[in-house]
Amino acid sequence: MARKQGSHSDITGPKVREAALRLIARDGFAATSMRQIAGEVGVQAGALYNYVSDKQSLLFELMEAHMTEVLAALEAEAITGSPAERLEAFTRFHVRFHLPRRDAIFVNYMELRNLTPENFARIGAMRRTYEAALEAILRDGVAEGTFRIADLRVTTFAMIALLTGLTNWYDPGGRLSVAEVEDIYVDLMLNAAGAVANG
Amino acid sequence: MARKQGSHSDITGPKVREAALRLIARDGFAATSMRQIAGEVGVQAGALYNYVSDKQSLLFELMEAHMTEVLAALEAEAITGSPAERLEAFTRFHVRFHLPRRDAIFVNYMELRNLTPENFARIGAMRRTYEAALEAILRDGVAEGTFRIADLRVTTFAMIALLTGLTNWYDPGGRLSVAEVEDIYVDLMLNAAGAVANG
DNA sequence: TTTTCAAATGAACGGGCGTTCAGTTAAATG
DNA sequence: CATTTAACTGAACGCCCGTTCATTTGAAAA
Repeated sequence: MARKQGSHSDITGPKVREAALRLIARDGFAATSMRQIAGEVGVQAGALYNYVSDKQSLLFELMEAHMTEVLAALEAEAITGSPAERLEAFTRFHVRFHLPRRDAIFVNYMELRNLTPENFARIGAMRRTYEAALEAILRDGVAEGTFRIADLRVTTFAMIALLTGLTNWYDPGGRLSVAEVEDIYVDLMLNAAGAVANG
Repeated sequence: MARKQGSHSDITGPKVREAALRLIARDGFAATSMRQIAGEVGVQAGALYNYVSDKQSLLFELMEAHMTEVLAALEAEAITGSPAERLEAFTRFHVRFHLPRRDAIFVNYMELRNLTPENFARIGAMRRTYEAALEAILRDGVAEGTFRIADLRVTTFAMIALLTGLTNWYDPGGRLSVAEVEDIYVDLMLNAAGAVANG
């Protein structure tokens, strides 16, 4: 049977991507089958290919969509001010943006190795853009004398790891609100940057 | 054919585990087949079952062996002194121990979700022991007034993420020696702990 | 009412999976 | 030299995989 009630293509398409993101985040890309995704949507596996060209493209599109969203949101934030203010704003943005997107973060961090080399390069470039935004803030702070940093490049990587680790432990129903986590991470980031006279 | 030259069981066994660790680190547990591991060792798939009861146990044993080694090495370090000295020693230990074990770190970090619930719980308990060692140092530093930390629990998690992220970017043949990375990370960790009067 | 066609079915394709096991090989043993 | 046996082979088991496609369905268009 088909078209049980009204046209479905603009409903099923997004549902496929939502189900795929959830299942891949939970079980991993290699362990998630097209039949499982289809089952979650309430459809046979063959029907997925009306919305997706193949499994690899599905993964890439999920990751690319997330990165595009992050970069657009970061740009829209239009972060300005002193390096310390910018580091605070960047940290708050990161926490606020990522906390409600645990599945997407998880997939983007864990499934890089399941991308083809070409797709890997494209996602990698987008990630580097995000890291460069943080690195620029740190560089300005060092130049200005506000930050004391042993190695700019390593500190950038370490801070990204610190920020991203957030989604590994945060429990939405737990002890801390998003605002509290924001405050704690701002403190951590300013400290890690060796910010002078914060307290 | 079998037993081409001398007894093999004490050679093939470790080779199976080495190959499994390398392949799982590179491609992921779900994407690594027993036939691939066997091929790497130079043996048919069936022969693996002389050394491993099943694929899940193989993963668990790899992860457990790593955690046992880490915890034993940490204990052997017998870290003492002031909180700041202990944090430095812990950081140096972590960097020195983990840098030459990228595959094991990767597997322990990425493949948790492929463990059965019981195995997951056992590895989780070992990880918590390691985190508790760091948390104790931070707690003592806060009590003593040496560290300024917004939230003990969150800071511990963030620091573990910061430390673990190390293996994502470090290139053994790259710009920095292990000793240099140690120094940079000590600086980062003391800063992140809000250590008073370091620099 | 009849026609159209987007959307989905369900069977089939070749292939790889983890695991088992009867049989083979050759080093070690007596 | 004859025997034993640890180590391994190679075929087979049932099962699930990603993907394709002729066919069916039923809401919308004519």
